[in-house]
Amino acid sequence: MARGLNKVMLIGHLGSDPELRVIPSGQSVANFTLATNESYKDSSGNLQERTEWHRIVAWGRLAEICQQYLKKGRQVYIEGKLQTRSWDDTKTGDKRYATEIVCSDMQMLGSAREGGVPQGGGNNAQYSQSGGGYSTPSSQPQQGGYQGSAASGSQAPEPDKDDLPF
Amino acid sequence: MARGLNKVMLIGHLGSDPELRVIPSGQSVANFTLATNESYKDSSGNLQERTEWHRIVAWGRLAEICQQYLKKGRQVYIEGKLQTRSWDDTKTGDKRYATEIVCSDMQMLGSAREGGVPQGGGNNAQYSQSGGGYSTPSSQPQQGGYQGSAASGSQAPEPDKDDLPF
Amino acid sequence: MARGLNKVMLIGHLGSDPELRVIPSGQSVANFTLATNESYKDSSGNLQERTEWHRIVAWGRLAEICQQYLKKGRQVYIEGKLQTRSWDDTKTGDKRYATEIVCSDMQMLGSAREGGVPQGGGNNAQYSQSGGGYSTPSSQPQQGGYQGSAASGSQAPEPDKDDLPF
Amino acid sequence: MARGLNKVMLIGHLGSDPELRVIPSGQSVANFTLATNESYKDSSGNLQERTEWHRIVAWGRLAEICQQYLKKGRQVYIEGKLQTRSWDDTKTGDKRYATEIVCSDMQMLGSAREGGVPQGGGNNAQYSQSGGGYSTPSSQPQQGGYQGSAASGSQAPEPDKDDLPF
DNA sequence: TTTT
DNA sequence: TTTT
Repeated sequence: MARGLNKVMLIGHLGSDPELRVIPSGQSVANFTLATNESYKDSSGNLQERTEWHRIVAWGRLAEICQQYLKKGRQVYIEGKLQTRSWDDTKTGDKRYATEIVCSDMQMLGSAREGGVPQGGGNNAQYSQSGGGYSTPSSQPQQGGYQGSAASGSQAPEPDKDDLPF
Repeated sequence: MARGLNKVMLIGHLGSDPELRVIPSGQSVANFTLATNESYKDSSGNLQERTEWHRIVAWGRLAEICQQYLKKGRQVYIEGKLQTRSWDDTKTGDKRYATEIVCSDMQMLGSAREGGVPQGGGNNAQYSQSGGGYSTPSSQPQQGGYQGSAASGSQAPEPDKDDLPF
Repeated sequence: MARGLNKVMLIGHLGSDPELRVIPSGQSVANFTLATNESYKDSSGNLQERTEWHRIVAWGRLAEICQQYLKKGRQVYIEGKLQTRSWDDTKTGDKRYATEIVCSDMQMLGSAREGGVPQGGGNNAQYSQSGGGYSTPSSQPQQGGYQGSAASGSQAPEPDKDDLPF
Repeated sequence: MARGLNKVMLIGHLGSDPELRVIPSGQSVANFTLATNESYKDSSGNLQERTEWHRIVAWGRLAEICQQYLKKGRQVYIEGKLQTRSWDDTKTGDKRYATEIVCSDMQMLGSAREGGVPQGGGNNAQYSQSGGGYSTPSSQPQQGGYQGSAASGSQAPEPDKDDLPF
């Protein structure tokens, strides 16, 4: 009883704006995809890059923060746990599975000038599901400026529909 | 380019003995499942337990060590990265996905008296895919087997379709 | 503002029984040392072992659990953050520093048969400072003690000067 | 034997430019400090910020990369292990200790426009001590531009001599 | 000062 | 399918 570690830590870029839903119980849920890039040398010694796509889900207050502050292209640190949901495929009767990272901590990386800027807001949010909660500095006035400039930086992965495992 | 973090850390118990295969290229692959347990209080305040199952895959020398030293029930620490494979479901034409943890570090936890002791061997192995590699104390002779066969390709080959999730 | 990651994850064995103190504010504090072992090959190819000692500090309810369940020799997983305290060395006037891991999560590894079993109690505790908190299976009665006293301040108070490093 | 986990993961800003030395054996060593920020609410409910300073040491190729690409103020992800060195204080005869993070993986966060830009080079380096090694994209010409502009971003902590535990 |  |  009561033992086990199930931890995931990711640094990557959002492949999509977070989608926020409110489920019947009143709970907020946000979903988005995150790309982590890895480079390696292939057998010929050439530098290759592989992108791995992750499906992130956040709940409650953290869901709302993700929806408010994160945008496609933004670089973030995500901490959470693995969870595999299953359901019956009505077409085939097979059991099907989807693995997600249930987010418990999120941090925006880079500065406000970077990709994925929220409309009209400051950024640089940090949130941990447990404990301190979230806060934006109130004594630091928003300098405005980059509303609508949500340019996906060059680092931001451009998710291709056919490449996305979701 | 060249940035990103994709890390998974698990402590749990093996749900099955590792299965070792050698793929046509000569690479060894081991697969096993790992259960991580989490307890929480439900809305009525009753203690509940949830088990999450993870699909672990190890390559090369590490695969062989897993197969030799790990047994169903054994408690281990696993470090690795998330990887989602996809294939076309021939029955439906749908794209299907399976997420695995590609293991890069493994440590046996607890002592030799604990579950999952290999027949006739010592245990308490530790291995890291990168760098130092694996070693058994020299006073503890190997029971023979795969010395010298530890071919470790630079990149994981394509796992075949029979490797359905769970 | 409000960004940063400061995380430590250790698996090792206690070098000493935890020492529990109650500071004037009423907060419980537990201190113990943890050894993590690493093996490597030296330049001559001989297997060497290096032990690193860590100073762990736990607060509040977690401190009490550590004191109750952990014993010298017990294998544990520790998660926490780095904190360096400083004070003036009265002998020399120099500033001195001690780095500790402030524990936020602890898990006992291995089974009850293993080293460091508390006298007369069950074991296999897991605790996370944030969220769910700690619980023993209800069928396993507590041997009395600190129910209800689990005061857990939001911030760690100032540890006193006698807490010299090691 | 051969068991244990000693892992540190940090996201923070450099408090100083890395200093590179070559030790008599020919090995390169880089040292720098890293600030991780944490915000919390004090007992009065006011938002407080605490900065923790870490002493980072990198060896070999990674040391050279740190020296080349990192500058004061730059945001990075650091992975490594804890190591406490000790020596005898000749003034007092006391044993003294210093804890460092021996870096095994480093990633620059944010974009090239951010603080800590190397003179005349591109950035966005990633390096892991083990395995793949380091590489800069060669097919992506340097766009020049920000040489000498190593402005510490607003996020960059201004290390105060008296605050620095090193 | 731990552990194997 | 694990463990306590």
